[in-house]
Amino acid sequence: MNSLEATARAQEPQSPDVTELILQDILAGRLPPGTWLKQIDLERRYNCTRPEVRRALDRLVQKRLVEHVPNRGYHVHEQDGRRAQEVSDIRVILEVAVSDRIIANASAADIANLRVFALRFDDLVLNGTMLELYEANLVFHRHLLALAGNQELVELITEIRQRTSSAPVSQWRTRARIEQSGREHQQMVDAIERRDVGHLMELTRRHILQA
Amino acid sequence: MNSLEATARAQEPQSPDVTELILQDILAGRLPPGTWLKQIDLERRYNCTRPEVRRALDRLVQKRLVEHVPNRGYHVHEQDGRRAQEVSDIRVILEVAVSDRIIANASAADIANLRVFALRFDDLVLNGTMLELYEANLVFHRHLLALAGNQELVELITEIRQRTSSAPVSQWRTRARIEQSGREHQQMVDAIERRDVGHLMELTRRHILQA
DNA sequence: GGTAATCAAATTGGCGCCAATTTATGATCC
DNA sequence: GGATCATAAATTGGCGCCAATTTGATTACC
Repeated sequence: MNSLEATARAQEPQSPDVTELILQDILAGRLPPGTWLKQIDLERRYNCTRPEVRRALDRLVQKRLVEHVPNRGYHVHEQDGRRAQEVSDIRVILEVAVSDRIIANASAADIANLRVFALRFDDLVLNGTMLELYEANLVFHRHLLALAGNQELVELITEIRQRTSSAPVSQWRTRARIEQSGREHQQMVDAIERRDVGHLMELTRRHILQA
Repeated sequence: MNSLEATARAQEPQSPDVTELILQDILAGRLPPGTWLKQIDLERRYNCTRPEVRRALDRLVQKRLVEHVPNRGYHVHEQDGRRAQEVSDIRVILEVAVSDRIIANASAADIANLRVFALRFDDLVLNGTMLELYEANLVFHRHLLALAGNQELVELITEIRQRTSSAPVSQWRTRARIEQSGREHQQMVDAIERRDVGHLMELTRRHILQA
């Protein structure tokens, strides 16, 4: 009956940040869209106090990951197809637009770094959890974007990615698709090394839209 | 000594939302960058309770408008030149990129609407406060962007605009610059009516960068 | 037997108190 | 006379209690 209790983990001595913990669980799919987040359950699950839970819930509402119904409670935001589409749309515009800057700024060391992150993703396809994979993917894209020389852009895209993908696990449906993503990462780094702006733009566009 | 007490307003019977009130005061320049936001002062100023103040402060920290120093307090975020530059940069990329969609979707009624909002801005240049002007400008740009058919994009740009401009008043330094902005609004609507994508893109770019 | 109203259990959410930390003040010592 | 240390005031921030609202169940009624 109570899905929260069922997934309860071993009590950790000190909680780093409750907001982050709940966020991780939503992203990992352990708290599926629609789940009601009762304060008492969260209190016990993360071994924290009532005000901490409330602050975390309020922050997640601000992030649009959780919905609040007055006097009813908080529940994980339902996946919105339109919104996901629109966010992808925004990502394509931004990331394609800065392709030339990425290529202009990328040093040999930067390219080597990107290869490391791309390889790490490929490695986790075989030996890793979905959440690890998701985060490795995020790291690769963050470092790629950082080369554009606009820190705000990196933060912004990181934010809107979380905003929609309530259960990022469901994004990559098949293993074939995941492996394809890994190959595309490699191809993007290749394009950067060849200083081929046009190809990087096209790769980026396809990579985001089919994710 | 206490700038908050000095600006204290008449007590309103019921506070709609404290977060919004503080936000307005920061945007209006009544709480300049660097100001320390003591909880007791805010409590009295907005005639609300301690937890309400704390929730509002936490939300404003999430919005990056207020900075939090543990065990020291909260203060209005200092204007960051680099960040403002980066946000303008992002705006240019996005708004220029959707110029074609705006023109494709704009009906005669939409164009008439935009003219109304542009005229309202011009009117407030003469008979209006800085805050009213700021909001009229926001309304024009929101409706313009809405024509691109991407609701998330509208919300996103509204968010990042607030995020940087701690004191939007200081954005338009001279009256000449404000009047120029008004003329540019008109020119943008003209370009839409003429279905001149290239011109709208160039106007948009210049309008944002010199703001 | 089904439906509606009433009552009890549970949950949300507002509010204030008190401890911990920091800052300002004043006294003492060099 | 200036600097340093100790003390007191002020501010932050954690925590729990209790009222208001809602949900679910039991009972009475049609």
